[in-house]
Amino acid sequence: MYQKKEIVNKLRSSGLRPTKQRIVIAKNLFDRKKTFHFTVETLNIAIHRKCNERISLATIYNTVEAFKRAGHIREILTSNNKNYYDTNIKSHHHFYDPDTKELTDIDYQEVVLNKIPNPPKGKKIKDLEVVISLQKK
Amino acid sequence: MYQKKEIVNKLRSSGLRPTKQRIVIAKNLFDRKKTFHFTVETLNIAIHRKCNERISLATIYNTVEAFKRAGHIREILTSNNKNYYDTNIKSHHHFYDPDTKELTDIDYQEVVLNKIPNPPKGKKIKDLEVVISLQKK
DNA sequence: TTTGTAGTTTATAATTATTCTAAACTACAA
DNA sequence: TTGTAGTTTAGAATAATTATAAACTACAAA
Repeated sequence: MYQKKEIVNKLRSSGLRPTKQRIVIAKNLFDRKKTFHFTVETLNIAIHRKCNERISLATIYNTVEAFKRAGHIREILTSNNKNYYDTNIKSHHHFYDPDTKELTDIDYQEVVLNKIPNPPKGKKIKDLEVVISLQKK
Repeated sequence: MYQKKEIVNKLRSSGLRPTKQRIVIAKNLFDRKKTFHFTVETLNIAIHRKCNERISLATIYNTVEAFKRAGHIREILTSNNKNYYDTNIKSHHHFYDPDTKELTDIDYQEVVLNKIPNPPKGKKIKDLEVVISLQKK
């Protein structure tokens, strides 16, 4: 269970003022048993369900972007044309079901790579993600 | 070099009438030395550069969708919020440069996987894609 | 404390990508 | 030829996101 203090520290440590709105959003994102795969829309709905004070959509967009830049959440690769985020920032992989457009985490140890290519000149590898697309048997 | 005949056959074999527009689009997509990573926007620009007769944007959207369903092109996973396609339909992987939003093909043999998880019940693996995100050294 | 200010929130407008609509057009089978 | 289902098209509609600019607020310094 996340204390308010921890959230405030998390925000402060990444140079973000701990405003009322950011604290509500952070609590919603990080105070969960399982990691959360979300879009701005689903996050917005989750917030509205839990608390009665309304947070502007623009703020949710701003905050999600700020959290992303701070490394508190990460953007997920999809073939949707909306931004998809994940509160699990550890390197990990996903199953993707194109029928339901649902993502499921795959633990990092579940995938073992034996060989990966060298990055192009001047670049280094930031992250490696495996997406396993599914279909009905 | 693709002959018009081949393109007509390709279209016919997937139940698509070989219209003037589809032939122009197919030529643009498939008559290339390297595989083509594109969005509807970049395809539209490429078509306008090459030929003087204008094809409606709606037709390009329709055709890209039809080609995708027919398996002539595939959709690429990105963190952009626009649809990204690839004329390389063989299973393969990508480098992704978030700075330039550019994708580069990685040959399938360049990545070797030792262990992959079992798919969830009732599902089988349709495809496995590795995306290696890059950053400046 | 108060106060100045940079950072933040907000409603709303603007933009961008995509899909829908319905009328005109066309490939092609009969 | 001709009927019709399939296709194209311009433009409207929708959806997701970003920009704008005014009001608000956290907080450092006086």
